[in-house]
Amino acid sequence: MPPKDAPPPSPEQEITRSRLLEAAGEVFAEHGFQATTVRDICARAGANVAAVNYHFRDKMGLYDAVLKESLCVAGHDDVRRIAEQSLSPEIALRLMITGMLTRMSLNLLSKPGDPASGRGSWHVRIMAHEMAQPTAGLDRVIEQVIGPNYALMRQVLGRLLELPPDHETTRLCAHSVIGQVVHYAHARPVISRLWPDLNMSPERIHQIAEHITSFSLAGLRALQSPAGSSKQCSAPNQGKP
Amino acid sequence: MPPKDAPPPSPEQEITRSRLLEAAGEVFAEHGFQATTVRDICARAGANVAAVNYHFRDKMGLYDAVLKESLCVAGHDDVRRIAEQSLSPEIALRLMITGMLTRMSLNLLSKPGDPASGRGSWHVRIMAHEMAQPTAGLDRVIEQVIGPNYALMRQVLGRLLELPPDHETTRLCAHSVIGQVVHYAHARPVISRLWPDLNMSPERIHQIAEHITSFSLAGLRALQSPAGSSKQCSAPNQGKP
Amino acid sequence: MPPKDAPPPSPEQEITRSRLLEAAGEVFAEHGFQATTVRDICARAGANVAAVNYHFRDKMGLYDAVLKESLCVAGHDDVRRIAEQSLSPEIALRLMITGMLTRMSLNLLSKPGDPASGRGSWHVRIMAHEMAQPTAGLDRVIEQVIGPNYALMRQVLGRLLELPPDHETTRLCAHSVIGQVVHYAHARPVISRLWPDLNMSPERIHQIAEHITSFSLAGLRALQSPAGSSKQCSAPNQGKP
Amino acid sequence: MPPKDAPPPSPEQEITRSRLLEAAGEVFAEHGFQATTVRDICARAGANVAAVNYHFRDKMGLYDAVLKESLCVAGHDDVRRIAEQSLSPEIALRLMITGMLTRMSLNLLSKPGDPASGRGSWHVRIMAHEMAQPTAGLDRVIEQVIGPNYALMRQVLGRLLELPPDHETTRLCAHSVIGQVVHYAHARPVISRLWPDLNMSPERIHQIAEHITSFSLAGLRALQSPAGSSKQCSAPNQGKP
DNA sequence: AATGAATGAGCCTTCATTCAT
DNA sequence: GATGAATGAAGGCTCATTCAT
Repeated sequence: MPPKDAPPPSPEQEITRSRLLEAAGEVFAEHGFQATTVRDICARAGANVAAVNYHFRDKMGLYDAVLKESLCVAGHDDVRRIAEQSLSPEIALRLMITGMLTRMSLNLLSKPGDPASGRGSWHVRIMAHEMAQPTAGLDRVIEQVIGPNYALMRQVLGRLLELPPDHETTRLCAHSVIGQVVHYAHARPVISRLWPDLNMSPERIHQIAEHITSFSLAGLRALQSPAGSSKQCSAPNQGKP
Repeated sequence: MPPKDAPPPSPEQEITRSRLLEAAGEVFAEHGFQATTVRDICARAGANVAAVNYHFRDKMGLYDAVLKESLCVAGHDDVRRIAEQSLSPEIALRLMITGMLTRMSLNLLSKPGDPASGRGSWHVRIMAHEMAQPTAGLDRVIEQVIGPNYALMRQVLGRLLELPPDHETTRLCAHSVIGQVVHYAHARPVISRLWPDLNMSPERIHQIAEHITSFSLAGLRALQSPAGSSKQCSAPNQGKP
Repeated sequence: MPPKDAPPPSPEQEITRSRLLEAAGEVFAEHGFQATTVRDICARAGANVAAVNYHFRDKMGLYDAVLKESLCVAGHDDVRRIAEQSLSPEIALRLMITGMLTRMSLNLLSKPGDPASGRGSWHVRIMAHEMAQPTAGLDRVIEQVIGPNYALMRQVLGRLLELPPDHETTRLCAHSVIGQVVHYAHARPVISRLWPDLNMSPERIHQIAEHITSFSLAGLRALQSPAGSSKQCSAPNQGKP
Repeated sequence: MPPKDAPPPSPEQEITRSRLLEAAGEVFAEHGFQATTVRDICARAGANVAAVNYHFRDKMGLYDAVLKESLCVAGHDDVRRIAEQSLSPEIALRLMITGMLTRMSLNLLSKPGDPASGRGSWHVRIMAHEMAQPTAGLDRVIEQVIGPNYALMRQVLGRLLELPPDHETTRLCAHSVIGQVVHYAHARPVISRLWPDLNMSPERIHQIAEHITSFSLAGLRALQSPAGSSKQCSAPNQGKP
């Protein structure tokens, strides 16, 4: 087992390790943890059947590694900017929605057989499998990625609603916003059948993001505490500049 | 294979068949198609190991049968009333949201070990698995259940938006509404971790339905064609130009 | 898994089960638990590779079954007669020694490749493996066979020594007697090389049994409590000088 | 393979070789040849996985080397003194029994995790494994260690019995003595369960040695040729009729 | 009609060994 | 000279499926 603690970062031919990781990402995304066979992964990576056990100890160890790498990909570029309250909550919300949708959709563009189509992709599809059948890895993802994002979303919405982030209404609104976004990922097999013309081009992604943003902002304003009702009606629309 | 086309409608001990179906529903819902073992199903049904192959030819045959039965259960009680335009679109929307959420949540309430908790349940969780890894059966479900529901929803929203049901804006709104609802089912493993206090009691379901309804109605009104802008403030919709 | 609780004793074709047991006995005796492969057993039994898992759940389950059957073979025919004090302790001791040696030697006569040579045999050789590397099964054997035999032996020796059965001297003597006997089984690979002419014919077994009996009786008499010294000569103390 | 015939006696880092040997001794003693993994040995020795193959060509090569070294350790300190007939046979016998038991018990005292507890130990336990499943190495051990000891024992007993060393009675007596001694090693897993209070402290070892000695001396005297019967009391020998 | 026994493919994993560096 | 990476052969076990009864 090489990864004792990995003080030597990596000599050279750990190319195998990365190829294994990449292949594993594809296959896990396609079939989920259970249905994925180590043999398939190794075949795609051009490695021996025992390579997984050597580099990752386990099939589960490999899955963990894939998930861990996936976490980095699920980056939070503008988290800083959003968390700081320098941005108006409307702008922050648009930023978050656009970011989530973009990251997810980019991943969804990956086509089977064309692994390079979505670089570091598959993490959304893996999450879909985790929804259907949670794994020990899910907890880590929630802790490191989803949880913080959820908290950030509630903070932004709380500012909009003038309610604390953990207020029930804030939570419901957070789920409303997030639900709209992730729907395009989770229900993809259904949506692609119900709306065949919907191709997730960048323009389309932008359109959807704008729709969700305005749709949600309107919904949020309707829930604002009456005290702040004066703030709306005038409501300078925040259409894309 | 006895029931080739079932000229004798059913002798008597085809009670086994139904018990098999019921057990299969539970197990498939819990583990998905792949991860489910025929032995588990047969054990729960108190049937022989070969019973599945005898009655349904295949593990897949059993899955198909489960899905087919699931369709009937996914009833559309008020479809008639909604489709007829006797109801105002606002009321119709509330009815649909409440219905979807109720059906889903009732199913989600089913607890392992207590199969009767969600009678004829599991169909939502099976759908979650289908999302992660579509099966041939998904097309049938879409065709017979989801598609009609989607069309109905678009019809109702179209009336609200004063737009045709297949207008892009109508579709986006339909996805916004549906996304909010199904989110509570599809993302259940995550939500239950992010919001542990959320128990899907009937009261809670009602609260969520009300929230989604008012949230969506506000969002919809903001997108209404400018002709109806008098109903709201200035809010020039920023739908696609 | 058939052996639910086995109320129906066995239909008919559980011939496979017994053939599996027999083959397992041979192979386990030859190679020990670890080094034995299920495939080898199944091949010898003319059964499928999965037969072991079907009938015995586990490789370990099969081993347990073999051990359990071995216990019955390790019969204690005259236990009753010996335990009842109707026999003089000298006779009882001779009986026990002869019995142990006979049972063990019969088993030792089984030759590889000739499985019928020692019917229900191999149990001694399995014990040899257990000595080298104890298994969970050893405890059961000790509890059910060895322990009672040990107690019986100590009872007989106690009567001879006029000491309680759990006196240290009684225990040491028991180990002396048992050690002499089992040596012919445990050290067989060595003995057969050191004394090639020693073939375990029935006559030879009788000779050895007689030798151990008289050798041990003399040793025991020398340790008898001084009160009974009239039975022996001066009884030179055997303490360290 | 560096040490083809070792013209350079040893560079310096052949410290690895000895550490490998030592670790191998422990592990082989604990698990036997088959069940021992090269990885375990190398890990304990702090060496590379390929070290065994490099230094000893084979896992079997390492085992051979361990056995060979074990021979030297199984020293025969007082062999000279015993072989010379300067000692009375009674004393010689006591010496041999004590020596055998001490060497064996010292080894048995070695505790897992404390490799230094029995310095150069494990050779007895390896022998136990060899009893269960002889290896090519056993012949060498017999030839170099056990055989000479056996001959020496028969010589001493022959003097006691006034019979030639290769007389059947002498051999039987030798096995009786040896059987008693090695029993404490070979049947250790059983004995430790049947007699939990028996801890092999030096005092206990001394007690056992004394017991075996006096027990055996009495047995031997009873078998002495009648010509020497004057040395003992009446001693109605119960030799074979 | 319906079952218990049996099957063979295949999966994950481990192990001793080799090879390029 | 010596090591980390990689290999391929098994091994135990599970599973969906079939067959004789």
